[in-house]
Amino acid sequence: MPELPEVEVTRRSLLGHLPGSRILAVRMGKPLRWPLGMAPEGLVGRQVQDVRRRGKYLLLDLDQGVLVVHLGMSGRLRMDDRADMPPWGPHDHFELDTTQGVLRLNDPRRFGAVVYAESAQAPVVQKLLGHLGMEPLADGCTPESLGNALGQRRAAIKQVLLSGDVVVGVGNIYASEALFRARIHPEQHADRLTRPQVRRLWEAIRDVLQHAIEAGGSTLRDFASPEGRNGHFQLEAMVYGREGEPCRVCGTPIRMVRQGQRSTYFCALCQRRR
DNA sequence: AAAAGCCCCTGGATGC
DNA sequence: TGCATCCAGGGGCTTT
Repeated sequence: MPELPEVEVTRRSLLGHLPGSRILAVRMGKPLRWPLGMAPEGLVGRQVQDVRRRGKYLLLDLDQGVLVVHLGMSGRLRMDDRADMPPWGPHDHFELDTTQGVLRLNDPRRFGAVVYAESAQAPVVQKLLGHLGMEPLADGCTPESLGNALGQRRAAIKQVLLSGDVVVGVGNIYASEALFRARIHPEQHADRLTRPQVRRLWEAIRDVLQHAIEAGGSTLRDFASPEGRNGHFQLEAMVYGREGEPCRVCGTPIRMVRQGQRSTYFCALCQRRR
C-alpha cells in the first residue's frame, strides 16, 4: 500500500501525537519481516522524541535508540486513545502503549517490520538505509543530480525508479504515473534519457508525490492515516490499473507490461519509445 | 557494480 | 457454494 506520500502523511500525523510520550507497554503479534532485535520489555520507560522518514522507512527516535518501521505492502499504523482502539486482532503485530495514546501496526501480509537499533548509525540501520538514493522532495534532488545518477544505470527506467537506489519513495503506482506525466516509455534505458526527458521526469516525480501528500495520501488508493480513515481516492490514476481503457489524453488503450515481476502501465502513443 | 530472479505472507477477485 | 488460480501498493538476498 504505502509509497512515499502515504508514509509521509503517516509521519506528519504521528508527529502531532508521539513526541514526548513515554512507552508504558509493548505488545507483539506474529513475527514480522525481521525480528525486533531486542526484548520488547526493554522499551518500557523510553521516550519518543521525534518521527523522521527516509524513503518509505519511518524512524522513531527514542531518548535511547531508534525504532525503524516499515509498512511493507499492507501495513497500517494507527494512533488513538486506548478507549477508541479496536480490540487486538489477528493482523495486529506491534503495539506501543504510551502516555499519549496507543500506536498500533496492523499488517496482514507481514512484509512490514519494526527494528530496534542503538542509534541511527548502527549497522542494522545502515544495512537497511545505507544504499538508498536521494529524497525526491529534498533540495539535493535536482535535474542535474537525477540525470547524473540515471546516467550510471542501463536498466529500464521504470525498474531503476522502483529500485530505490537512485530516488527513494517512488513505488509501483507512482512510477507508472510519473513516467506517463513525463511522456517517457517505461522500458527506455535510464542512461539513454535525454536532458529534457530527465527534467520532465524530475518534475513529474516531485509533482505527483507532492500532490499526493497534500491530498493526504489518498490520491490513488484507499488509505487511512493514523488518525483514522480519510477516505477515497481523490485523483484518478492516469494509467495505473487501467489496462485496455482509453488514455485520458489521447484515447489510445492503455497497455500493461511486466517488468521484474511487477506490472507497468503506459500509453504507447503518449510515451513513445525514442 | 549492476541486473535479474526468487521469495517472504495473506486476502481478495476471478474463473470454473 | 466451493475450490483453484492469479494478483497485489515492497524490498532484501542470492545468483549471474
